[in-house]
Amino acid sequence: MQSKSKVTIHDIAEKLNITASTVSRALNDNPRISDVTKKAVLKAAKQLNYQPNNIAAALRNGKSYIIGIIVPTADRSFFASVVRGIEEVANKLNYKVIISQSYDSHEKEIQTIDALLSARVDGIIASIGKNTESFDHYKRIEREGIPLVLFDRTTDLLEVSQVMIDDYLGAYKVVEHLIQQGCSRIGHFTSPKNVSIFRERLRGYVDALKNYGIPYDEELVVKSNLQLEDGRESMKQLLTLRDRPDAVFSSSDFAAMGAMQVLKENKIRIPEEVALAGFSNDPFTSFTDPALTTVDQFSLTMGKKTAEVFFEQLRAGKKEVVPQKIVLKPELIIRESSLRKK
Amino acid sequence: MQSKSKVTIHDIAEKLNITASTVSRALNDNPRISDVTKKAVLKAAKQLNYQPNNIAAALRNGKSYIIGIIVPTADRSFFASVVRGIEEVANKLNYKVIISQSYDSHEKEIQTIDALLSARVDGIIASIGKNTESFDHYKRIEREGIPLVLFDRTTDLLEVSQVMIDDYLGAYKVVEHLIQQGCSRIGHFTSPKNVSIFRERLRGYVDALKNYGIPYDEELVVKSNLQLEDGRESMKQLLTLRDRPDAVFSSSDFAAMGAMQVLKENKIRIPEEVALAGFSNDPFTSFTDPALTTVDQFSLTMGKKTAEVFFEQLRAGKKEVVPQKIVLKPELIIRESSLRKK
DNA sequence: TTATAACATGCAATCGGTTGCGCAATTGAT
DNA sequence: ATCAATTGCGCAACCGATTGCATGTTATAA
Repeated sequence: MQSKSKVTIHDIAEKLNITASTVSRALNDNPRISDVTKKAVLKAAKQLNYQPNNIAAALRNGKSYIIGIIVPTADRSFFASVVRGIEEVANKLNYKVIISQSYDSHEKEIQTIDALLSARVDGIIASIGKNTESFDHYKRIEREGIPLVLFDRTTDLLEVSQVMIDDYLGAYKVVEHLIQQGCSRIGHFTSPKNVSIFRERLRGYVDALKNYGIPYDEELVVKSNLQLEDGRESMKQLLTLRDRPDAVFSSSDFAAMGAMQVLKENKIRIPEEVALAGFSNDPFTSFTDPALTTVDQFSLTMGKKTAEVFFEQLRAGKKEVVPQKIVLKPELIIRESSLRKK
Repeated sequence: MQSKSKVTIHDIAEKLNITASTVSRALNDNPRISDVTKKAVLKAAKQLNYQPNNIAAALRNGKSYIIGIIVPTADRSFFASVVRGIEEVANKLNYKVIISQSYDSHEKEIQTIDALLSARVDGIIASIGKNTESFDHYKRIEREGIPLVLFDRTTDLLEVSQVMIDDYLGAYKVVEHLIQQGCSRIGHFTSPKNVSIFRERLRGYVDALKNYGIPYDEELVVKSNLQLEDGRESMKQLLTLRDRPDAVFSSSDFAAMGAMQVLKENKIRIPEEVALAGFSNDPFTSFTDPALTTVDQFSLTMGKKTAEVFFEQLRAGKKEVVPQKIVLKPELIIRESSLRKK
């Protein structure tokens, strides 16, 4: 078989005794080409098993029909879902998606942006890493004149569109719920990093306490990296307090799970003695015993919405697009870990 | 700022009064260029904020430095981890990765392959969808002369390299373990689809029973799509048997979880009355109560290994590469759900 | 019948790097 | 001092598709 790849429009042209220009126009359904010719071209293309070379087209057009996605890590349920949502929308529009992971490293984030720009992606969708404090590398994206849309972990230091959930509201609802369940000494796990989502959740926690006349106690707020092990440590720390908490709201489901383990190991009943709530509605939360109260972030929807905003902006092109800020409403998922009154 | 993107090697050449050829060679560290010139070029490149256009290079070289990955779905923990592993290796080699989802649809799988080929990826790594029965679309990849490597859900109907775990062995170990725990009437959840991994696990189940002199009972093998809800239904079905099972080995962690829920709802003690085991070591399995016994598939390792095999093949190029079949050893993770003897 | 419009296709440049070949200049050996 | 070897760089074609402009042909109008 001579089909060693590489059948080009020139081969089709030669076969039909016409020029590559005509073939190109025929394949693109250009009205200036007769139907007869078009049909002949299509037929020849099938016969020769022609495969368009998007790279050549991309070079000529300056569009690659590929968009880049940057996430801290691709195997975390939340990000995986968002990516899936983006991909669904992108595919429908005939765009492909390149996924890169920043591993929450500032350095890697810069490299990744470099790589994507060199790959000539038509735009970038990103969620900022935990350790990113300056945003010059993101500004390079704007300078290249291609759209940038941020989701979830965003920043107001960049004038770009953002899609996120209302972390403040989500946290507020959780704490309000815990209070309504009769809890009055509520612990909180948060991150030491200056990341907006954790700041907002902390703010929601503080405001909810305030609005219900519950004093804020710094002792009850524990900072960590919010992984499972961190949650275990944080919980142990809270248990050493003379005045123990009767509830814990963790900014992460994993840390909440760690807390649950420690509580169970200490034979402390959940939710009777300590009510528990996480954040993110990671799939595992419904499988724990007791099932974990948490906040759903509608990750798939966020992905789709982000993609929509992105493509809207892509279509708009140069015309100064006004950055939009889309804030999705989170949903409190009440499960057994916090349900005292049945 | 005139940096409206598009600084090319020609701009650098002009600035230095040399030609684009020299700039190109300098940037690629070609030995035929003097160090003086190289330094000047690098300096000018920084100054002008030059961003190489990989698309142009890709067109000329016939390599895009992008590889395509096809997975049924990107947000399942297992696939997300494999992808992560592949990406780590790829990035180290300066390759980018395009992720496409087939959603287990034969049709979508074909479209996806089309799209990737058009994007001129340098090769494809894939896991076959559940509903794929013919493989002509995969053969097109070989015909294009680019490498194809399959992982996990593979087939012997294609002469390509494959990386998988020993599903047979994993299943055998699980069942052997259950038997050693004193179980003798062991149910099994499997898929009706003709997918190798499920076939192999079933085979392991059957052989283990046989080797330990336990009769095979068709009634105990339930076929379903293996999702959570399916697991619930399957468990309910098994509970209607006059002679109930004293253990269940599910080919999926999710279905095992469904079974666990039903058992708990029926106040049937795990593992005392019914021992339970899943397959995949999905992150949630360590969070259930009791924690679920399962089989680890080393997804990250599988991803890395797959990428290694892939790049090995990519480097080999045309030279008839002999397809390798790499079978990783799975690990039985024994947890409370099956541990009767403590 | 002739001028004009409408139509179908060809020509050639272009996108931005890459590379085989060639030429000039410098170096070294005899 | 002479010739070959080495070094450093330019020329121009090329990768494959796209597109403004030109050309040739046929149909319509005057």
